Amino acid sequence: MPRAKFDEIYRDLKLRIENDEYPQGELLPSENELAATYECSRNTVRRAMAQLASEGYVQPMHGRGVRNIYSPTGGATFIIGGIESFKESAVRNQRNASTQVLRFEEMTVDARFSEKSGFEIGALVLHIIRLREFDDEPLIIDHNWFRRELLPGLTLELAAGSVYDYIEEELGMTIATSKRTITVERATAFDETHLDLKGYNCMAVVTSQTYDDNGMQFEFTQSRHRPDYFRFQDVATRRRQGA
Amino acid sequence: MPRAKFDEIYRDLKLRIENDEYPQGELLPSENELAATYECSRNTVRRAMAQLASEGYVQPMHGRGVRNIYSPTGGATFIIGGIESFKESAVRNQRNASTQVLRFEEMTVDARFSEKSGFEIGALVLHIIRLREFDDEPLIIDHNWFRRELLPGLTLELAAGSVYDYIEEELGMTIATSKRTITVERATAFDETHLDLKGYNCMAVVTSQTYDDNGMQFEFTQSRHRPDYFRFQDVATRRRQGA
DNA sequence: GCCGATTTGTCCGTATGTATC
DNA sequence: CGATACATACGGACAAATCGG
Repeated sequence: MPRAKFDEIYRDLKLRIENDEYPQGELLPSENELAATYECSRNTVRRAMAQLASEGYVQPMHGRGVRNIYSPTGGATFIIGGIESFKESAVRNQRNASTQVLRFEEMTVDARFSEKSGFEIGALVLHIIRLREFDDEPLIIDHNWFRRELLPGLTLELAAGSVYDYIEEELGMTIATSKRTITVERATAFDETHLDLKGYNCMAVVTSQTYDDNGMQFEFTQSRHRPDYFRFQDVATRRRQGA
Repeated sequence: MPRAKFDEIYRDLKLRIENDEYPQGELLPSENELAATYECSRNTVRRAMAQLASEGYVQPMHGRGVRNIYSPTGGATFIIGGIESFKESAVRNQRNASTQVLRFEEMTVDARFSEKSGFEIGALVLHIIRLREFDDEPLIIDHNWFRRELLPGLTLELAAGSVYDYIEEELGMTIATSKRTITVERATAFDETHLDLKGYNCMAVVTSQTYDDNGMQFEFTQSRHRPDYFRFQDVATRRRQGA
């Protein structure tokens, strides 16, 4: 799979910035210079730059240049970002991960659950509950509901591994977009029996609806995180308020 | 201020989608058609489309078309997103907002606070604590630390209003990017005296470092939200994992 | 303050690739 | 296969902001 040129440039610049090859707080080479060194058009450099800006690596300044505003976070906590599987998170956070399947059952969507999940009433879904451990410490309880018709061959054994691998590699399905909501909810008795909450009486909950590239919602998920290990990072850019 | 063409198109499409002028779950007119109706190049349409896609309004599908995947959220909770002031949030969430200044004092950055905030040691900062109420219910405690040198004329009276208005309109400073982190922390005695926590023993905390368009960090903020009213929304798109 | 050089921001037209139908 | 639609890339043009002389 030949990667897009702007993506190559984006990755290269990102690595260089992370490795301090550009001085922190200073300007990067101009877009024209970069276009010359990468042997591409300025548009292509700009596309890579937009990507970096959206991730908080650089800050373009009209008429002046593009400033490197990267600073390493250096936290020991579990960082989520993008759409990624538990396994991918574990690798990125350099942890040992393991999974324990607590429940695996089919159910039919009723009115109440339809409202919450976005699935239509009567749909057959697979409900899986999994306990996620990092370095032998249980940190997350994942509740997944998958449309059964889209994942007919999903078994308990597969659920213990990476469902995303199965979906993408076995089924060739493409995961496209996911709408996430972060809230804080009271811990349930179920949470407390499986996690050591360290005195907290609540959980950080990430709820998401995931769509495939046909625009079909195939998943609804609730990830319930032990609050002391939960951290979500984000870079926001301010846009002029409407007149 | 003449708005950019892609931004006009973005806003127009967004409104049309929100007002159900395009059927939900169906395809929008093709990029070429839209380019014709807006009398612009396809590139400009694509730029607007990328914006909409990043916000979860549409889903472009290679070779097929762009699907409208907008669905109204319709929650009664307080939704944060982007960089915006308390006042702007209140308007967007259609609430009556009021602010009470609990503390207003100058302080010098020591080693410990420097580590946490990103300010350098010895810098003079203004520490403001404000209680935010929506419809007469106290929901948020905001801790702001501003670089004193950048905001010399910030008074207690101004702090009771919108500091962002003062910064942008009075000083002409431009707020550019903000790095945010969402965590869950134990409620402090201070939290409990000012908020009714409804039995929760924790708070949803949004920590952010905000930079102006010179790349200078001028603000460090901790917004401590009553957990039952906190909600953060996000749209993630999955990118192919590196080979 | 003005002018010119530099740099980013916007927009266009075109060409080509790739996926879908 | 061809037509359609999105994806990538290029080169050029002009605008707007900044900076130095």
